[in-house]
Amino acid sequence: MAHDRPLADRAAQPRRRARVTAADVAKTAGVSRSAVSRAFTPGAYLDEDKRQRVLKTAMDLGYRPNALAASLQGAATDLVGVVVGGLSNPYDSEWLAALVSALNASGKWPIVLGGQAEGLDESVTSILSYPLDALIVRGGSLGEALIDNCTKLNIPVIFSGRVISHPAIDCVACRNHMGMVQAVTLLLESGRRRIGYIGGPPTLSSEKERLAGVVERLAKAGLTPAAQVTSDYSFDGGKSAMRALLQDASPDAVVCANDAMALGALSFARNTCNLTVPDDLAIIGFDDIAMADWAEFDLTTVRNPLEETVNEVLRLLEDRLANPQKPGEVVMVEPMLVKRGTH
Amino acid sequence: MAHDRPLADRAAQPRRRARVTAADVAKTAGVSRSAVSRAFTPGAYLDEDKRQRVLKTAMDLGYRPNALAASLQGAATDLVGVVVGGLSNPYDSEWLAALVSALNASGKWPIVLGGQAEGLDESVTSILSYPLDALIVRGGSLGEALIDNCTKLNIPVIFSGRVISHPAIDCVACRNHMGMVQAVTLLLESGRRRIGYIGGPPTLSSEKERLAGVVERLAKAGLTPAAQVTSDYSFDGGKSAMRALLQDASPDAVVCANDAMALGALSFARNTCNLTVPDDLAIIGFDDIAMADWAEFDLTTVRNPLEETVNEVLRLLEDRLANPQKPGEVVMVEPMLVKRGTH
DNA sequence: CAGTTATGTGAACACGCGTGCATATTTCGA
DNA sequence: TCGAAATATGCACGCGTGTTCACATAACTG
Repeated sequence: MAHDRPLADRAAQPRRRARVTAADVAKTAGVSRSAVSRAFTPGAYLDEDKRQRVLKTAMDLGYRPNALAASLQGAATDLVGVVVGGLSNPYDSEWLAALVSALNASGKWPIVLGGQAEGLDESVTSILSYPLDALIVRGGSLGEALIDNCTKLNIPVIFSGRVISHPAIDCVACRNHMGMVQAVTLLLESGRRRIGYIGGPPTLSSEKERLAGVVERLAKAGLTPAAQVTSDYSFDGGKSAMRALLQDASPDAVVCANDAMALGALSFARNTCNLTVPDDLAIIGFDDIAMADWAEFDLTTVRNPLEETVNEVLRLLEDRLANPQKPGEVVMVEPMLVKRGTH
Repeated sequence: MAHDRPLADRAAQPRRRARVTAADVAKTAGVSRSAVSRAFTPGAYLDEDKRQRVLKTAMDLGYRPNALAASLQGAATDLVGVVVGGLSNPYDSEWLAALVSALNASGKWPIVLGGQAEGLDESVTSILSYPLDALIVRGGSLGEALIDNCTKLNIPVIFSGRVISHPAIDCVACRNHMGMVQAVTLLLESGRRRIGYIGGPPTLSSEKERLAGVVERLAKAGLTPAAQVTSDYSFDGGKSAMRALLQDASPDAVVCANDAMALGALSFARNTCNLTVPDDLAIIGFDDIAMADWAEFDLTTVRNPLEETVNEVLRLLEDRLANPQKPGEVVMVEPMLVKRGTH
């Protein structure tokens, strides 16, 4: 129980001294509170001497305007919610790092939710108590309810990695289907015929699209997947998936729904099964995370352009803030096949 | 310029409709605004029928109390600043993911700053405009000025990965020196004598301590580092550092200040120089990131216990919030040598 | 010098909320 | 039936800001 402490005790505990306020500065500097406010407002009428005196006093006292109180007047809070699912997928981490960096650079402050799958809905609900300028959501399975909530609260939502068909929602996503078609085509052209697939969580829209891309391209060649396993987008998940796959079938190629699983699969195939890649078995991933380019892996993969995605998210954000009424925009980002050493 | 748009234009742009407020709910439900407030306050006197009616109306309108306005009354904001330096170091990413997850689980909402080194000070200054419950800082070189600012604003600061000698600041850090002593001892015991060192940015306190640990343990054996290179804690940095190191000297072992560089060094030694690890050359890292355990690397390293660190940070946070006046606490976390295949 | 404009300035208000206070209504005991 | 205790409710205040408004002073103009 968090509330089992006696009330008297809690009352006795000295209430944290509030932070220094504009009124404090005013009193110390011997000016009106209005003057303090004006001292921090560029372009406001205020005697230059007095302004300097106020700023000096403010500095001494460590005062700075409370952004939250200011936001009550209608100012933007510059607070942006960022929701990212389980961070076990390295691509999510790279996305988060890039996004945080970009947001900071343009003076937005991200409140980050993520890491844990369970309780995420609840966390998002809590975070909506804050007057966010916007909410940025990375793929995942967060549903329509979220959109409704945000709409009612006038908080714009931007999806990254997932297309939402909603008239007022912005989103940027990769052409997953096309990317997988490119990957499978490459394998077919180099003579592979028994092609397996390691997928991610089936609820994710990215997974559905990638799976569809693989299946449809194979069908066009008169083939079906030699084997198919579902996993969790993680390195370890890729390893176990590969184990299962090799028990069921003996494919000559495996397409993985993301790089983390592809690396796990590659590692298992090489180190545990003593297979030679790509001679015995080709492996292709999706995302092009930094590790894919490391010499140990040299993974052939489909690039899911990170920088472009983040740039588009920021553009959508700024456009939306400039014009809240504009219709929702869907930005598609082009994948690119990166040929390395595993195909 | 962000301000080059004509003022008239900005005024013409329809001011974003404010979010639904308690007064709106009150009017719609036909009750007083106080009743709405009480409906959301557990334990407040309010007719149960009326409470239900208010909650129903609130749900329909998508109302929820504005946490920021509430915080003006003295309530905690549950907002916590999190500052992490360049995220090119995978350990930082792991730390961030774990911390965010833990904070979310206990109802704190992290405002994350990081990714970019330049402008970080400025960002931190900006973020202090918000009434944060606390500020959590990951290592780095953020200085005394920050502490002064936060003290004046009554915002507690918690350092992770760095010891600060300040009477009212909490911090949790790893015994870097001890960890390196363990690493070097292992190498010496297996007969290595020409031991090189790849360090991180010299301004970081963790780097200073790790370097000192290596140098002092070597000195105790009557040795000095066979070679010494400074890099940037990244994988690529580790590669170039290894190149430089092998030009200057031919060590029989290399200690790296973190795992990312160790993996880069390992990769370069194996793939570019055709060295056999550990026969030709031993390599030891620091941190024990997830990748260190992957079969491709199987890196011997010093574990910098992540979970324990994050748990301690959260404990310090909660203790500090419960008792703002308590003296600062320094928690030291024990490193542990993890013997794998590269020594 | 009178009249107009530019420049400073403080009081007062609004923002959205929780809560103390005074009052209104109901419940209970005798 | 009456008083007291318990329950329910609206008004008003304050939290820390930015900004409008009315007003005071200074600086020009003719």
